[in-house]
Amino acid sequence: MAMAMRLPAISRAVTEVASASASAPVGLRRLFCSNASRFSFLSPQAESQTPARPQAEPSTNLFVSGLSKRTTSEGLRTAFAQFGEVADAKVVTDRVSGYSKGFGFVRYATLEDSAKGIAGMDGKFLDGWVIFAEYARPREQSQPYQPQNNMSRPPYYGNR
DNA sequence: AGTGAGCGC
Repeated sequence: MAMAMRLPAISRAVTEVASASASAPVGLRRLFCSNASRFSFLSPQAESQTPARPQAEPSTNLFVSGLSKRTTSEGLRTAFAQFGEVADAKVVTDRVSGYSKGFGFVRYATLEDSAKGIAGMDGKFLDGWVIFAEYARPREQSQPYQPQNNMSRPPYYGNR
């Protein structure tokens, strides 16, 4: 039958999409795996073949990307405040130009609020751009000087 | 930059 011939093709296509999304860059994976557009019709095989994407564990702090360059910290706070108490909102900007880097961070007062913030804002439009809200990875604390463990040998500047 | 994936000083 025609359907009997088509079903495997469809299943294969879906599997290919799933594997492609698994190996694609993070930004591209979001097209398939973001909370706003997660595919729910994948077979259990396809689901199990899709490796767990690097996702930070729940936090009050959110990483928000896909922002319009015109979105400001105040606009970020206002948008996310609809879903909980925002303790801090910051659009990361270039230090010299002051230009937005297109992403930022939103810290909620509680874990419950941050979860509602993701549910409410991930995949939604803000200033004309589809934004992505996810739990922020714990920030790498800047250590003033981190010896590379090469201190046992004096530096070699050439000239023997 | 007319930048468009990313994890801040």
